[in-house]
Amino acid sequence: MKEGPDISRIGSLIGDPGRANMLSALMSGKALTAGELASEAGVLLQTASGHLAKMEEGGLIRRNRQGRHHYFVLADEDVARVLEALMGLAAKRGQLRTRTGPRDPEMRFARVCYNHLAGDLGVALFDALKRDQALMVGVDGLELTQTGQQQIDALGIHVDPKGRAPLCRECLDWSERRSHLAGRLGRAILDHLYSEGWAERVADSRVVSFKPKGLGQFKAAFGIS
Amino acid sequence: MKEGPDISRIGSLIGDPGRANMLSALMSGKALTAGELASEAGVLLQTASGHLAKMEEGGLIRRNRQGRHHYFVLADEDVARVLEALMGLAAKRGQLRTRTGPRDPEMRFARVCYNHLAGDLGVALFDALKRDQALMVGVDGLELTQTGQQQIDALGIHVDPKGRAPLCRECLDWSERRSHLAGRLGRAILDHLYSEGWAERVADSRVVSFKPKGLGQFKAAFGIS
DNA sequence: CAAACACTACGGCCCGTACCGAAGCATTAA
DNA sequence: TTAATGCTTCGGTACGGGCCGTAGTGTTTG
Repeated sequence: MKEGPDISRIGSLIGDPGRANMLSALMSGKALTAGELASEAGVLLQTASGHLAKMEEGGLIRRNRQGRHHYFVLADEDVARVLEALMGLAAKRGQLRTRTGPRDPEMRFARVCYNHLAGDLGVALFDALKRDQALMVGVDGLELTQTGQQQIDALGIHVDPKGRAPLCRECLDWSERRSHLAGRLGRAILDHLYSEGWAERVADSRVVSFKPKGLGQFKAAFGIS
Repeated sequence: MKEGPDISRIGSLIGDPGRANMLSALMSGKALTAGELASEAGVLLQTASGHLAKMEEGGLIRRNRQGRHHYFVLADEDVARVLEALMGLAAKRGQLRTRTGPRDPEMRFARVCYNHLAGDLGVALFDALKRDQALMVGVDGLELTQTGQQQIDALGIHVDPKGRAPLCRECLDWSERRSHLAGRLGRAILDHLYSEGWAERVADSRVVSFKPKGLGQFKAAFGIS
């Protein structure tokens, strides 16, 4: 038969543990160098270089040369969503790492998913926006309502009204197994968390660390209980 | 580092071309025997048997023994959604099969996605339901409104109001790159197409073949232009 | 009962590829 | 210019896994 697109190429790219670790690290949304990704994968630089070339060729990641450093990022949000969905399957199948990460609970509470907020708080944010009718389903997918626009304006969150990427998008959260908010709005809200000082990134991790006061302010801003 | 679930196991399962072909075939929602899947993958039965054991072990497929036949199906809808999402990535990356399938246009027009309708018509159906406010976003995801319930009641579509699987769910369509309807409601509507004789399955394919009259009736029923 | 059928299990071959050592480029620092 | 850094490329090794031939198990048919 052989109908439809060929998924085996992408599958085999993700199928190597080293490359999978690199991709997981890139889910932090940060641009990482080949060296950093090599240590992430637990291989020497030469080996990592080969992996990265393959993933670039396969369209999973993009490369930015800056001086003698090569910075890598995920190619686009579509890749991030597929990875998050795969993590959902893997988690459900109980294929957690034998040595579960030390920051696992923090990851589940709040983490970065490419460029937006995920985890318990990410899902709670999404639920609150839907509850307040800030988001509604239009023909072209999820749309920001006038109410929602007013809400984020009031908070001082600025999101470019135009742009090629979708404004709102759902992304299935692997730890909660429910959707959180992605798209340009999702990115803008995460940026806001940082710029307001409510939260900050944890080095070498996808974890988003909320400050006690910041967590309260965040919850109050969006009406999260 | 090594945070989060291990996606490499699932990736490597999908990464083999033979196994990927088997999974694509299972996206038709039909239960296929080991022999059928072997010819699908282009390998001998012994080889296919090994692949199937691995995919069963990995939780991607389930097995039903009936007499001397072993029937295989995708493990659940989550697997189907990940596969469809992967196809979306692969199609976008231009990694279509070198020898594009003979029924490619028909696949893009109307096909089965595990147990619901996908392709051009699938997306149009989803859009029409949203336009008519038959579906709306609730806190727990997509919900069937009272209007929507009346609409499908009037059409004689029966969907079990309770059930563990979600009633409505979005599924990203690989050919249209937009969502279509999945979940128990999506399944019920596809079943309705068959039972009303509006369309029928094409053997050995995911293609849904509409009869001329049936296509008109389907479009009229849901207000698709 | 034997024969045909559908599939699984085992063993050996072989190709693909991950891995690392060594060497080569490019960029930055001294 | 020389040295150090970050990365790529090449070459060779080794291991894993896909593949098929053969054999074995369970089921249906005659």
